Amino acid sequence: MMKEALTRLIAESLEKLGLSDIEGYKVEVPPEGFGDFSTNVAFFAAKRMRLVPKKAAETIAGELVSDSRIERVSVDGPGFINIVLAQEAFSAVIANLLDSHRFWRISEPGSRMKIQLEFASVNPTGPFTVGHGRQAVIGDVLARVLEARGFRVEKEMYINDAGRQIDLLGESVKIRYEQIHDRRIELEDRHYQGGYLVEMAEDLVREFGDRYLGRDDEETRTFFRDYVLGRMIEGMRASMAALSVDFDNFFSERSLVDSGAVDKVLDTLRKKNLVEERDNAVWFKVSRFENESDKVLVRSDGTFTYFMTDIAYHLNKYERGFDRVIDIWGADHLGHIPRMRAAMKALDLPKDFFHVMVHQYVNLKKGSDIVKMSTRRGEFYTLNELVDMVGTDAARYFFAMFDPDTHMLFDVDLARTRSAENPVFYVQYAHARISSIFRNAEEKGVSTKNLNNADFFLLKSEDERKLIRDVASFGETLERTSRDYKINRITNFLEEVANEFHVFYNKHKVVDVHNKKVSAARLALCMVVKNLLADGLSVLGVSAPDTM
RNA sequence: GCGCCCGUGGCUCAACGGAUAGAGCAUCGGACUUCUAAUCCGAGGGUUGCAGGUUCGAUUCCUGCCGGGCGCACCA
Repeated sequence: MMKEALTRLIAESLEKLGLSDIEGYKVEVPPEGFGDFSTNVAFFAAKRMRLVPKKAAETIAGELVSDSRIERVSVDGPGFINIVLAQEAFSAVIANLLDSHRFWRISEPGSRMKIQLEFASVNPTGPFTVGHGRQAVIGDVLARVLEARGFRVEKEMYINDAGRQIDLLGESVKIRYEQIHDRRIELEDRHYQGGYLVEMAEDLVREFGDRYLGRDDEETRTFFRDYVLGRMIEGMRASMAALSVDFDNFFSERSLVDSGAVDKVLDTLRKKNLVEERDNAVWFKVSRFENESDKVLVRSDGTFTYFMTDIAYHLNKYERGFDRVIDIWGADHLGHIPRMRAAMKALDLPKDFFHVMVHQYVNLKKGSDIVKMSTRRGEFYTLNELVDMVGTDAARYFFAMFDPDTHMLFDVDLARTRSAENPVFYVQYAHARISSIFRNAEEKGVSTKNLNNADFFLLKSEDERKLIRDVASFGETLERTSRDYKINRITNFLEEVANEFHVFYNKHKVVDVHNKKVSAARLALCMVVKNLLADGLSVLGVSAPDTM
């Protein structure tokens, strides 16, 4: 919010110099010791002004000094304009932050487009893996970020309940059910082996006894299939809830098949002459749109591929009125992107409608072991086990802490450490510390009320100015995150603010019964930082405790 | 082989084309009769995988190598 005002001032100066069409320059926080803000505008204007950057900078700087909110302007290095803001500017900001601590929210909800986030979509055939946890947190945090920035957001999980694997899942439980009744039937390789299916079978025996024993009719198969599906979805919902992730909607793949939506899309593609029959299967001409080979939509046995139903699914999303969908997929779905893009083009959906965010895998480190998470090898911790070990806050924070593009190493021991090394506690501790300051103030009879009447001109140390400046920039961090989806910006930001607060705390006494004026001003600053930390943590879905 | 992502101190990670590449862990040394020492201060540790190119300026953009992950199914 400070930067916006300054950017406007710079634009005005350019206008006065007849350079209003210069663009592409930046206003940013310079390295330590170069003032509050800095701009590289002179590098862009130099050519037009027929000056070397340094001279151009001096000319522009000359225009800037006339504003009362600017204390000092200097030109350093090859042509950077460095600006020190007047204390007045800081006072205005802190008053503003006290008034509306949710300044980083775009106030009219839904002022931007309507976005759907789809994530944690899986075959409901086994428990969530640690990788799904990363995906769920990325999705959930991104949803909170986008919502804060004025988008209407819906979170959806797609349930792949249509394929053969669900029938097999039902069969597997049926076999377990028979086994409990001492029937000599064994699972085959194609069946699911997981122990959780035995538990379900036991529940079925408890509830239904031998009602389905020895039966193999359509009704029985449907019963087992739907029962398992219900239980699996229930389990997935619980796993997500343990991570504080909830969804606005669960969407069934099967429903697309049953409603005829899939047939309809296939028909559309057929009419556009974008499919062909080959080897008894139906192929979509991906190669018409992308540099990729054609893909099967309908197998030679007449069943739909995942690709086919996914096309119908995305058309359905469009018909539901979303301006944009963001699918969050693991790196193993990379190959799916070009063909989906091709399908979107084939259906003439808007160019900007379909977004995919790909994230890399998660490896776990426990003790000195690095455990590669691989569903194929079957050697993994489940998401539930991980959350049980480290807790919701640490799990969410750690998953959010890494650039989604990079492979992350989840250090389990670090995450469960309730001490200094753990970045979650570092940030939370700053919040708890501030709460403690307020308790202390009240005990000592230093007023914590009417802080907006305090004299903010007293907050003039470099530590205090830095805190104010950074707190005020949270909106910018969120805005950038809403554009590039790199949610680790939020944890970086919070760690920086927490660090600045700890530095401030160690140097400056807040509550001082002998100097109530300074106390009031510093309490105001503490309040602003506390609100920011609480809000920032809430964007991550992590708690902000008052005591630790 | 082709495509996408990633290579940054011993380890895990940051860095909007900008100034002296930053944190944390680990190592070493300091700071609690004072609002929570779960904190802070300081030291050492780097040719940002390699080689070119574009630019006033490159960890960032481009090209080519090297290394790792993933993908290139009538799997999802």
